[in-house]
Amino acid sequence: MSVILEQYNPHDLEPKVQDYWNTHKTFKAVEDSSKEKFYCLSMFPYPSGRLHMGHVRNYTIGDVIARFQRLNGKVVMQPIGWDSFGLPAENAAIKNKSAPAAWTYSNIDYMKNQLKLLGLGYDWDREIYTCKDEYYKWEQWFFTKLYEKGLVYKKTSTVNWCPNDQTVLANEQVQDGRCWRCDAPVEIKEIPQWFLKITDYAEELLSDLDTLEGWPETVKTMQRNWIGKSEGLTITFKIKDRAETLDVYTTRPDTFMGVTYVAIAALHPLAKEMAKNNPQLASFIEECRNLKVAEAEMATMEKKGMPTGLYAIHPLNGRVVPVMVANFVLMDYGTGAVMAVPAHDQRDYEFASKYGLDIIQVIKPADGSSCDISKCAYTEKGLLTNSGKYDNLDFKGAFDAICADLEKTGQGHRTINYRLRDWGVSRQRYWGAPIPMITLPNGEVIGATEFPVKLPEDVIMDGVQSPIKADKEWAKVTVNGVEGLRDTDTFDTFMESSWYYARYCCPDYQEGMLDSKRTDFWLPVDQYVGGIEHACMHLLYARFFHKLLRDAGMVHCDEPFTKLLCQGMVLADAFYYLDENGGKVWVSPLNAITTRDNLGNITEAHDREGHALIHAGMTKMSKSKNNGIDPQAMVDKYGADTVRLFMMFASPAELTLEWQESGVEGALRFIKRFYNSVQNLVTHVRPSNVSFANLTSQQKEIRRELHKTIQKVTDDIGRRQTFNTAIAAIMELLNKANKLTLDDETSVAISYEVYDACVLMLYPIIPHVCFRLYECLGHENKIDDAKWPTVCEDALVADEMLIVVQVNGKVRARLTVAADASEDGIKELALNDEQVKKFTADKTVRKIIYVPKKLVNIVVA
RNA sequence: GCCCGAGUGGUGAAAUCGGUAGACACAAGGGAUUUAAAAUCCCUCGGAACUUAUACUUCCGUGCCGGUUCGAUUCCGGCCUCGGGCACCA
Repeated sequence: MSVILEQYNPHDLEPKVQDYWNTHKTFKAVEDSSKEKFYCLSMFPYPSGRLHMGHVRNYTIGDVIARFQRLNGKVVMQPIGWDSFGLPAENAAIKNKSAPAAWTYSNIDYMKNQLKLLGLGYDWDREIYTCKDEYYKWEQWFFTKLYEKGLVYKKTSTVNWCPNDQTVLANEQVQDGRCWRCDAPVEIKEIPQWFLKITDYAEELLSDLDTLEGWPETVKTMQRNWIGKSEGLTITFKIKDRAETLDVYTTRPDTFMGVTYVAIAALHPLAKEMAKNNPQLASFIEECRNLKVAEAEMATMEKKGMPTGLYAIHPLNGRVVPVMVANFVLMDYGTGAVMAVPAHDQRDYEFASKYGLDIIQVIKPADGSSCDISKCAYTEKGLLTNSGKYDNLDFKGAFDAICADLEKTGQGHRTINYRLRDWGVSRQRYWGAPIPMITLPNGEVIGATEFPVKLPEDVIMDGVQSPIKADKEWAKVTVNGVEGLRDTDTFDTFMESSWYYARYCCPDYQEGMLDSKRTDFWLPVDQYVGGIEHACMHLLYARFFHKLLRDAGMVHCDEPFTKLLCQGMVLADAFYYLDENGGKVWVSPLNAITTRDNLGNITEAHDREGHALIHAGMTKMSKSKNNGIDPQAMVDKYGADTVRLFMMFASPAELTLEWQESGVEGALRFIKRFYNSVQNLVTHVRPSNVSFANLTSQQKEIRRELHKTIQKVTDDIGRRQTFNTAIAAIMELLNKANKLTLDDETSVAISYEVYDACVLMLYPIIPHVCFRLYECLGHENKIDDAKWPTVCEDALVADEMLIVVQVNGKVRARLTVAADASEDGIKELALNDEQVKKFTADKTVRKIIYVPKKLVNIVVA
């Protein structure tokens, strides 16, 4: 008699299961204070058009964690939304001569559908679009409150300017110093912009990092360095024959007596003034504008400078030193002026050598060794020399003494400085939330009084000017009978992404920005998942915003994200051939037909048209290299569960993932095997009341493996977040369990125990399959409401254990001993082992190291 | 340039607190089944030496150089290569 078993068919199964979830609103999150809550959040997508593998990876990780927590009895909220303001929509609109809004909404519709095919357990009722006024109006309102509090201010700041298009350019729109559209060289331009005083919170943002135990150490280190707290001295230099003074900040006041020049920014008011009567200086300043506003640019460019003709007077030794204009000093940072000690700073050293400025050594090595500053600067801390009364002081002694002397004359004081700069939120673009500020005829600037300050969506983009700037009527507003003008800039899109996690708790709330009753229930976010590229900016802005919300009484915790997971990028093979002009034509890896040698290396590749292809290795999936793998094509071909399994198994979440279709096929094979095993098992009736008291050694071993696996998988998913090893452990267990023949009731019962547990443990990763298999195993409830398997301690007890025996750290034997063997007994067994004796025979045993239940190391000489 | 990571077989990786390097997979090779193929199942699989032997055993091996330790993929110092970020891409 042969039984026809149910076959695995994801294309039939997945829509049915998804339908069930939709109609039953399985993942609707309802506040229930009788249960522990778990708020699981993945960084929301920018609606670029199509989902890419990076999204799939991000959301699969989030979904695995959410479903795991659900089976562990928590009430889980997993929301999703759209970070839908931003630059790409404007570019697309210009290209298509349409409106950014229409493009954005149609992308969202498309991508939403793609997300649904992946079987992600979202509460769709909480969906947020940041480009809708019902969302951004609260952000505008809040901004005016911050203005009233004095946390918002306006100042002049620099942007990239294309003089040809008469428009501001984003950093990514500047390529090799030129405008990406018209190729004109860009310039730095100064315009007034709004800033949020994040520096007021620098200390708290820094110190609270210590409380974030659930964050990766690497992200915390990056944020610490980004905030960049330092202790130093602010020193005031008088300028010879002038009333102005120059303030500089230094973290090395011990080198102060070695100052040989002062450098100021090209945009410094003094530089501008001196340029009036100095055409050479004026043209140099002009040249300095020919630059992109980016720190990397600043740090790698050729350092140039020119004397201003001014001289600064050293406050302590009276030395008259030249004031130089230097292209590496930025007006935006600090005071726009720096002191230079060429002998003890490499950049100053190179600059001084280039322009023939003095190099005076004032620090010598503390250990009395000599140092040579004829080739490069000596940058270590040491003892002072050539510094008059400060000679032979160490760093701290010199710091204190010089500080005290400068304080006496009011020319210096101790300062704590942060590298962190205030957050500039003005963007001279259209597709963003309008900045809700109004300038009155008397020059007074006030916050808007009515919200939203609505962005018109029905516009045409011409590519040069923002439609709300082009439309002169838009800015006009009447406040208390007085005509005012609105700000026509929009917010940095990091504003929207800085508080969306809080709004998810109460997306429908009409009476205010946040409904504390609900935010208090859900916040903080228990698990946040997203890319490491957001380590400094988004994650710092969101932390800052959270503290602003807290200080406004809207939330009642100090940090927004308790636990953070940063996933790695997704890579794929890239192939190209050279066209007749020698240009690279990139061919999708899906269209590359490869042959491999015995070792599996690609020896030859060609495409369907017969072009010989060059393999460029594994690189980040990108449009430019045409190696993006469309998630939807993969779901269509293999089903969502296979794609999810491959992504979670192929590498640990934090590392890069290499997309290999053969690996995807392997994932599919595993699911099929698993599915068939369960179908085969359920042809045997589930036995009831089977005792596990008298098991064969194989049965005992399998039960022990099962419960060890439950222990490991629970820890791997719940604590370590190493999903790949959790899956590997389950595979290992199943490989062993499948050796059990189902010819007696006890074996069938153990097999049911194994498969019940594995279906539950795999549910977070391959939920559709497990949804069905749970039914097949005869359970009456749905798996979505089932309970995570528990460890049976009795099953874990082993009779024997394996002891590794080393001689001088090298493995020489492995001993299987009784589980209760004594240390002395084990040592004796080890010493008497034939293999071990070979290495100890003519030597003296110096000591024996014993690691309980693991290892013996015999040290001989 | 600065900050933060990563580097282990043909490949993706594992080794959780300094204690058996290569679990689990992929690819490859061999075999079973099949008229045949696909699918499935089983076996082998870091390098070298020794050997009738693919057994046994020994030596080498975790990017490179050095150090600490009874013992280092793991800790420390110095490099190299690749990736992420550097404030207007998100």
